[in-house]
Amino acid sequence: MATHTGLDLGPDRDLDALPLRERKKIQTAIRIWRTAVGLFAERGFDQVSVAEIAAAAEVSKMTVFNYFPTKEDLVMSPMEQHLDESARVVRERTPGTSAVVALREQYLAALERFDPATGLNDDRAVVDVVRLIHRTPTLAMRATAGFGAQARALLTDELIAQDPAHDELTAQIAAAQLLITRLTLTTDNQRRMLAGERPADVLPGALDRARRAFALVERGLGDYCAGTS
Amino acid sequence: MATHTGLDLGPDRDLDALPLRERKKIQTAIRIWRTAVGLFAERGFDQVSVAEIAAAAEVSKMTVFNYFPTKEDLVMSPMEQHLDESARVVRERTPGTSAVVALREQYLAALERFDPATGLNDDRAVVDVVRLIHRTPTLAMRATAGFGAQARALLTDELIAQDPAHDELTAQIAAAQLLITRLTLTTDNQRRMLAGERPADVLPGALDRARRAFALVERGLGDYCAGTS
DNA sequence: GCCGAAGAATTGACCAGGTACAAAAACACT
DNA sequence: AGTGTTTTTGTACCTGGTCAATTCTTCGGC
Repeated sequence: MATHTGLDLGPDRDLDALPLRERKKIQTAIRIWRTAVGLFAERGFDQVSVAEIAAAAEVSKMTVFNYFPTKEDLVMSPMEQHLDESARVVRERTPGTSAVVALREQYLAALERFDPATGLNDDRAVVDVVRLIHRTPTLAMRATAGFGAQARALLTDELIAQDPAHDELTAQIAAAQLLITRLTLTTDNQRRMLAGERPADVLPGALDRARRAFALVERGLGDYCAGTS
Repeated sequence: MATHTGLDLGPDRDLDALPLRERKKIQTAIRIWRTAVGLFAERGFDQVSVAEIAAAAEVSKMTVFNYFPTKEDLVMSPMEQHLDESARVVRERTPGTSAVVALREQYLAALERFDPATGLNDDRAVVDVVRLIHRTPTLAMRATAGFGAQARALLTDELIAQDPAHDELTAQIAAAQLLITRLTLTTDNQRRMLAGERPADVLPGALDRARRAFALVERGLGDYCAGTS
């Protein structure tokens, strides 16, 4: 169904155009996912057992684990489709553009189209999932960590490949700084959505904040917080 | 016992100077911890059950959970005593010093005394724990995430308190960049220890890398990876 | 058009981490 | 010694996650 949440259970397809088996598979996957998120949003992540989800989706517990390796994946897997995006942006940037500029421009563009990956989106399903993640410690942890681990590795590799002159540690730090900046901006936007603000109203400020944040990465913190400002 | 691993089960105390009850408590806590880490180092985190640890430490399973809330805490809790360190460094820095400089100097000093928190330490117990964390996905995740979450919050609050002129988002990004830089440096040092290098040999390079890394935060990435270098 | 085989989806039985609770043991204080 | 408090323990149980077997769908041969 490829909703705005980023739920891509397999690439986008016309459901009617493929073998019965595949269709059923996708249907049950979606049914399970919807059921789970619905129950979670209603009563909290820890207050809903997998058995309960299975029952509500009219499936056995095992089947749930077949489609989603862990309970957390029921919430997180849609968001983790985009882990390689930053690496791709750097790889495919127009030559002569710095990594910072490439990622900044891409993020600004994503903001302007209200991409859920920027946090600047108030679709019901998206906000439900975001709220869930913020409310559940283990999910919050996974959101930041799974991110940190994999995305950083990808971007680091990309930076090394692009610019073998610099050493690996520099690439790691650059990747980490860029990604954590992006994450911080996104989290900030998500917080505003949870507070009930409207994306269109937030957009100008979000663009401004993003520009300043990337500038911070580009030019450094300087003597930030030196007390002499 | 307050070993180099950072295991502070309660503040440092002379064991003989306090009531029998407390002494026993500390002794069993240490016994459980040692047993667990020994078994983990030998056979891997997932291959050892807590029931087994309990048996080997001559204690009931319940008691293990009494001292360490979760299985992960058996490995991680000693390292998480120092989460507020960065915030403290910023709070107690000499006036007029920027946050970057304060944290850099503190990190350099920690390196020179081979503080395990810098990764530059090859004590048997320390390396065992580090290897364990690197080998076990869930532990690695918790190491980076628990870090990211709590330490960042603390440092952010500190930066805001110190410099109310700047907005909160800037403080968040600054905190995140500083901490992730520190973490990246530490991870790099840990990798070298795991590869068998000696702390004394690594120290000069580690100091240099740390200086360059913090310079990167201070002055920014600039047009890093622009291809025109 | 029917049947059997291959292979997937699904399942029920099982293991390990973690919690709740009450009983028992060990300690401290008088 | 005796009593009250804290720690430890045993038991029972719940939940997330894994494994071998069972059932069902699809496809090729007759």
